[in-house]
Amino acid sequence: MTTLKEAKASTDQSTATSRILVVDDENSISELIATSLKFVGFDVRTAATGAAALQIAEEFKPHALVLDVMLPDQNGFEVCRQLRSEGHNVGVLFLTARDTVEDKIAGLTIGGDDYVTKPFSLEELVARLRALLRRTGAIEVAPDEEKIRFADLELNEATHEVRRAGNLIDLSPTEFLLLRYLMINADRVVSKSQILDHVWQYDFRGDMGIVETYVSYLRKKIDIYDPPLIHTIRGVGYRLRLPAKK
Amino acid sequence: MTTLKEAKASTDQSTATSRILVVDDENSISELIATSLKFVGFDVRTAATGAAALQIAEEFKPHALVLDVMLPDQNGFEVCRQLRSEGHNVGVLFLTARDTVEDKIAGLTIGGDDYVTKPFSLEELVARLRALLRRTGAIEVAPDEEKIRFADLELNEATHEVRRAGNLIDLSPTEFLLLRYLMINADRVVSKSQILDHVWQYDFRGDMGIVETYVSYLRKKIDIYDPPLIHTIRGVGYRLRLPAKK
DNA sequence: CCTGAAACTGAGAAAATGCTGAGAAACTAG
DNA sequence: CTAGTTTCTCAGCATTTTCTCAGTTTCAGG
Repeated sequence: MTTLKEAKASTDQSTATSRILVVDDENSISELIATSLKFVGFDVRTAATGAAALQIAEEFKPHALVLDVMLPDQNGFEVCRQLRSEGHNVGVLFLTARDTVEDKIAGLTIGGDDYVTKPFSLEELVARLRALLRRTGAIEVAPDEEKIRFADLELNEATHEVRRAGNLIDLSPTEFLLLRYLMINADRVVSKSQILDHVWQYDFRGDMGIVETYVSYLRKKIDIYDPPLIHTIRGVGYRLRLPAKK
Repeated sequence: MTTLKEAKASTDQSTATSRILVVDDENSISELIATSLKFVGFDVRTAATGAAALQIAEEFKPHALVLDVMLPDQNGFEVCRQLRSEGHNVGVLFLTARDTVEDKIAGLTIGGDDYVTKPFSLEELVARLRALLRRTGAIEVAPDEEKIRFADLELNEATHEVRRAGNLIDLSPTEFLLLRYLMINADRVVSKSQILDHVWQYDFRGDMGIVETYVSYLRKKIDIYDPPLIHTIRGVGYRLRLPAKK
């Protein structure tokens, strides 16, 4: 059984060395992404145009790109093509507007590349990026590490299965993302606004009551078993932990 | 970007590292194919002209070629002929435009060669290429690897036969490819866009509703038997699996 | 033990997602 | 050319999921 410390260490370690280049002309977006990726341990640079991206890639040698398909000077595919023809073997995570979809996107995920439609949630972006790095061999991941564990909780990213004490638990997509976020931050306190920022799409304009609602849903599904794992830290946030040790 | 790790990650087990030379003057096409083949574990080089192809083949010694029949400097058959006359014993997978006369190709393809018409689906291309390598003896394939199995489902690549619990099931070409893709990724969740990218032709511009329709067709043919194997993970994708344990 | 703020939760409206049948369009084999 | 497949679009229906809201409970500080 993987302990909490191990789980945390593994997720942190696996990303520690990867260099990511974020390319988006909207400054607020690239900042948002960059900050978030830095926080989880990536080495990040940003660029606002395709030309700049190519230039930076030259010396930065990123392991992966987060690349908006719509850039001021040229489109993302073109940037990607040029990079590859220059011998940069990088995986690319494309960002696309929801209405741009289906039109040009088909055929993107073939090479191990992937795409995320705006607006996305940071949790989703990071999860996809990790999966991409794993596929492209940029980071070492043992096969069974597709599972995140905490106590008798087990979350499998490949099969999307969640089990507690071996019992299969059925979660909606948002519940799944929320639990995943809590598990990644196991034993740490996460505030409701942190949760909102990571689990919900970045343009969500509701209040934090939704987080309480979903925590409630989650508890009814995973904390009907003993001991309860999701704990409220009043006035601060939530924390996934085993019963107090001392 | 080309490592064994990828091959493992892609869940395609049977791919030994064969060298493939892709020859097409349209850069986007050769990129697409190259990326895709690298992803499933091949060692790939590209060339844009017949002359370049001959030159690269000299030192690269490919096990097989993916060769557009229409090249700027000379036609694909000519390239093929020259290669062979120089003693290169390689299988060739020709790429042809849809309007090209089939008889002509059939006549010109010798031995274990094969052809695929543009636009093709990547699943199809890879499957054909594997079959070709197998025939020309470039890779070792245990006889039982011609069949993919999952539970009481059996899919034979060579004969295109599909059986469930021994019963022969008649599938249309697209249904076959879809089932094959699901079986290759057995037990993992595959999203509708992943399916679209791999099973449908690369220029398909419709929406993902088509995937739902074909999943529905497949279910009516293979899941009339118990237990059902195709499961929907709402908001995520599909997954081929045996009944959940508990 | 009181009290106000914070958190919990059930109910239900609104939105999204997925399934399927019907039928049009494209293709294939005689 | 015709008949039968196969592919693809679409729209109605059934669920599931998301989100809001308000009444209730919990909690910490006085």
